[in-house]
Amino acid sequence: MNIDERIERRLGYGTTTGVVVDADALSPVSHRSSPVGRGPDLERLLDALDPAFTGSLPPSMYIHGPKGSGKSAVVTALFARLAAHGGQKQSIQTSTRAVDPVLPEFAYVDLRHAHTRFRLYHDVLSAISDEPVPDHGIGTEELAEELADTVSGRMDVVVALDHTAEPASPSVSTAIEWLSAVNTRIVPVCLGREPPTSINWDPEVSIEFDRYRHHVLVELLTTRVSSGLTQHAITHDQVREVSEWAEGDAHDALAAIMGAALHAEQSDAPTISTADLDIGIEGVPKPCVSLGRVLALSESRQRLLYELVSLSEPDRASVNAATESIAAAPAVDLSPSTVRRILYELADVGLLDRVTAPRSKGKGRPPSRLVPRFPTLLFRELFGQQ
DNA sequence: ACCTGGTCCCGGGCTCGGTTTT
DNA sequence: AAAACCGAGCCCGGGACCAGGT
Repeated sequence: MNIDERIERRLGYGTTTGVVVDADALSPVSHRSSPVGRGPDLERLLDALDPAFTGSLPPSMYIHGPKGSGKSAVVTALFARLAAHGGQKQSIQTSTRAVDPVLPEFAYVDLRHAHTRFRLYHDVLSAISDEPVPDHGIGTEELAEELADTVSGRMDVVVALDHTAEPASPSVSTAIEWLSAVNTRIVPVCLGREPPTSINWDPEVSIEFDRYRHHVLVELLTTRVSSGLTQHAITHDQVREVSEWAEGDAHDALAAIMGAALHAEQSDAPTISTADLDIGIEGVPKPCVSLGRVLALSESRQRLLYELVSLSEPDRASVNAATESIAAAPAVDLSPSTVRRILYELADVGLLDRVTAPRSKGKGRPPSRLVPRFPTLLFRELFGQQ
C-alpha cells in the first residue's frame, strides 16, 4: 500500500467504512520495522553482535522468553536491516571510508516453515543467494552441497532460527546439527521458549526476554492501534483493559483487539464497543497458541480448521460428528478417515484441545469435543480472505 | 465381553524440478 | 527442441492395535 493511499484512508476517503484502516498494523503475526518498547534488548543484541561490525565472527546466541514477548519482533526487524547492509555488494557501494569492514550475511529463517533438513537448507540458501532455489526435484544432499559452496566462497553467515522446539518444528540441537553439518562458518542465533538449561546446546551468548510490563504493552498497543484503527475507534481505557488481560503477551493482546475491531466492523460501528471488546477477548483462548503456527500449516489443514471453527455447537460435540460434517463440506475433498486422522494430529500438536465429555449414556469410551486453542475470530477472517 | 474413541504407522501416489532420450 | 522419464519431498488413505468406558 502506498503512502497516498494510507493518507486517504486515514482521511476517510478510502473504501472501508469501519474502524480498521490497516489490518497489517494490528495483526499479531506481522512484525513492524521499528518494534516498540524493546530498546534495551535491541542494544543487548547489538552488543553481542558487535564482532560482526569489525569484521570477525559474532558468537552463537540463544534468545529465549515466553510467547508474545517480542523475540521474533526484535530479531526480524534487526535482521532485515542488517541483511540490507550485509555481504560484499553493499560494502563496495558504500566504501567511501578508508576502512570498511564487511558485514556477514544475515538470514532469518522460520523453522515453522523450514521444519525439515531440506527446507532449512532451501530457506537459508534463498535468503543469502540471488538465484532462485528449486523446492522440488533435487536431493537434500545436493542442496546441502550447494549451500556449502555458496557459503565457502563468501563471507560468514549469521542465521536466525526462529520458533525452535515447537511441536511441529525441530529442536534447537537438531537445527544446529543440520546447519553445522554443512559449514561451521554459519553462526546460529536460535529463538525459543525453553530455558537454556534444557535445550541441549551451549550457545556462547544467551539473552532472555521477559514478558512485556503492563505500561510497555500499553505503549506498544497504542502505537499499533494508532496506525491500524481510525482515530478514537478504541479508548485508552480499553487498551489498558486488554493489556491487563493479556498479562504481557503482545500476541494475545493484538489478537483480542483485532478480533474486537473485526466484530465492530461487521456491524458498521464507528467505534469498538464494550461488547465488541468482550467478544474479541473471548475469541482468544487462554492459554493461546500463536496464530503463526496455524498459518504455517498446509492449505488443506487450514481449510479443515476453518471448517471446524465454522461448525455449529452440536456438530463439534464429538470428533466423529465433526469429522462427518467437515468431510461433507463442499470445499473439503479429503476422505472422512483422513479428516479424522488430521483432527487427532492437530489435537496432538496442541492446536486443538480434546475435552472429554462426562456423559455416561451410551456404550464405549466417551467422546471428546474439539476446542480450538488459537485466535478463532482472526483465523476465520484471515483464512476467509484467501 | 463388547463397544467406541484414540494412537500409531506405512505404503502408495501426487507434484514438479532435473535429466535423459527421442 | 520436445517429450518422456526419474526421483525428491510431501500428502493422503486406511488398517492394526491400544485405551477407556458399560
